[in-house]
This record gives sequence, structure tokens and C-alpha cells, in this order.
Amino acid sequence: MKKIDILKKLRSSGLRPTKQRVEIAKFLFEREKTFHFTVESLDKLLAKKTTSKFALATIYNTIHAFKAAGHLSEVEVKGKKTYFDTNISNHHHFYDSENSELIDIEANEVVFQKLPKAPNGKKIKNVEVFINLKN
Amino acid sequence: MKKIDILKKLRSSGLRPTKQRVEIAKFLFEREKTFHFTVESLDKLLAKKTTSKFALATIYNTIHAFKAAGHLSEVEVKGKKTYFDTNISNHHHFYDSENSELIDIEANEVVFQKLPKAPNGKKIKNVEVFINLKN
DNA sequence: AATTAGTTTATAATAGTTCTAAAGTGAAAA
DNA sequence: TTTTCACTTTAGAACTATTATAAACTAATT
Ligand SMILES: [Mn+2]
Ligand SMILES: [Mn+2]
Ligand SMILES: [Zn+2]
Ligand SMILES: [Zn+2]
Repeated sequence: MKKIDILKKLRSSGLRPTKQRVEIAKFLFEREKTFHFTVESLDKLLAKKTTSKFALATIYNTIHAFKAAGHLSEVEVKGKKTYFDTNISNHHHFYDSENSELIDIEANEVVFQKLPKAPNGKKIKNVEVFINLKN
Repeated sequence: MKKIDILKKLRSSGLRPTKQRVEIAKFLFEREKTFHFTVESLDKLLAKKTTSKFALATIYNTIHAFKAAGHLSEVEVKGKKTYFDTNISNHHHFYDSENSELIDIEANEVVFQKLPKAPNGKKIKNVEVFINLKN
């Protein structure tokens, strides 16, 4: 993803391409593979990889803006920190608790032979599979 | 589960059957169906259903002791509160975000036709399925 | 250039949880 | 029984992740 696309992506989501948003967006989205992170880990990586300074609140604001715009998804992981995911497609995860690492599983890698039907009056919104790993 | 069983359960886990632990254990384990709760919800229910008073720290202590003893499991749910579960068997969940309610799915209700194999050097510890509901 | 609505920032506030250390209690020993 | 002491409860402080606040700044429009 090129710089021009980053700008388009922000603009089309109603987000002004500010210095911080562009830097964060480049860091998050100009990569081949899915990136899973917490705000804390992102903060450290940005400090290491860029010259700009980012208030923590700005990182939170920006991440939430990206999430609201559909550019990021949130993944629920054991522990109190919130994880975000640059893969916004419907997919599943391995979780390696040794190093708190999430690994993507594409949706078509999981097929069900049997699934319960939703309780009365409810419908299934989506199904998430979590595969916990050990060594 | 009778009172004598509660006492046995506590003793066999190295937990002294104090007034608070017995009351909490009776409240949690003397029931037919699985009970999912947060510390906050448990606190409110105990206040309503018992005459004793419980410091929040005692509820946390007790729940963690039960969890460490294998009498409770923890379920990861979106949001910042930790959920606990009286069902300690391997099982799955529906999650109804309308009312933040978890519903058990027994392990045999879910059968996989295809599952990815663990990454190199890793093994699968367990698989958790989360079915999010909508109306 | 002037305006203004949106953004960043430092800092305060909040929420859930864990820690602390003093007072209380259960159960083994005397 | 009474004594003893490790374990437990408790109120409140501390902690951690996150969100709110409001002043200073900036991008885009005029
Ligand atoms: Mn979590
Ligand atoms: Mn959670
Ligand atoms: Zn992912
Ligand atoms: Zn359950």
C-alpha cells in the first residue's frame, strides 16, 4: 500500500490525514502480512521506528478512528490489554500464550461438520474460533 | 451439591471452609445449570441473596482460589470485565451482546470437518468456539 | 491571510483489579 | 478447653489500561 492509498483511505473514512494518522497508518497498513498489536506495543514500535512523537491519547484516538472506519478490528485475548488486528476479514486465530502472539487462520481453514443452532429468537452474527497453543 | 460436599470440595482444595467461602461456594455450586458471572454481578447477587457482607477483595480472593483449585474457569469476553464459569469442562459459548450473556455449548455440539494444524514446534492445547448472537 | 472545525497533547479521571497490613478466625497443639 | 499461629477477611491504597478534558495546535476552507 502506497502513500497515496493511505491518504485516500483516510480521506474516504472522513479522517483528516494528519501527520500522526499518516505515520500510524503507514506503519500499520504498509505491510504484507496481518499485524496484531496492543496500544502499548504499537506505542513502543512507533517510538523505535519513527522520529515523531505520539501522545498515548493520540494513539488511542487514531486506533479507535481506524476501527470505527473499518480499517482495524479488535480481537479478544486473555489478559487485560486490548488487541487490534489489521486483518478485517472474518477469520480465526491461533493464540500462543508463551509469547502472547496471535496468528491468523483464514476463514476457509476452518469447516464445521456440526454447529448448534442459535437459541430461540436469536441469530448467529458470526463464529470465532480460537486455537490455544502450547509447546 | 449438598453442604457436606461443599466442605469436602473446599478442604480437598486446601481451602479452609470459612464463612465467606462456604457461602460463596453454596451460591455458585449448588445449582443445576452452569453459572456465568463477573465479580461485580456476583457481588450484587450475594448482597441480594445472603445476609452476610463480603468485602470485594474477599470475593476476588475466593474466586481466584476456586479457579486455582479448578472449581471455576475463566471465559474471555469482549469488554473489560472478567467472566467466570462454573462449567469447568471443555466447552464453547454463545455470546449474546444484547444482554452480555454467555450460554454454554457442550463440546459435542461442535464438530470440525477441517481445522488447521498447529504452527511448527507448537501443539494445540484446546479449541474454543465463540458464537456471537444478534436478534 | 483569516477563520474554523477538527486534532493533538498533557494531564486528570475512571474502572476493574490487585496489593497491603491490620484485625479477625479456624483448627491444631497443649 | 485454652492457647497459639497460620490463614483469612477487610477497608482502603495502589495499580493498570483506558477514556475524558480542555487548552494549544493545525488542516482545510474562505
Ligand atoms: Mn482481554
Ligand atoms: Mn475481556
Ligand atoms: Zn487476525
Ligand atoms: Zn460456560
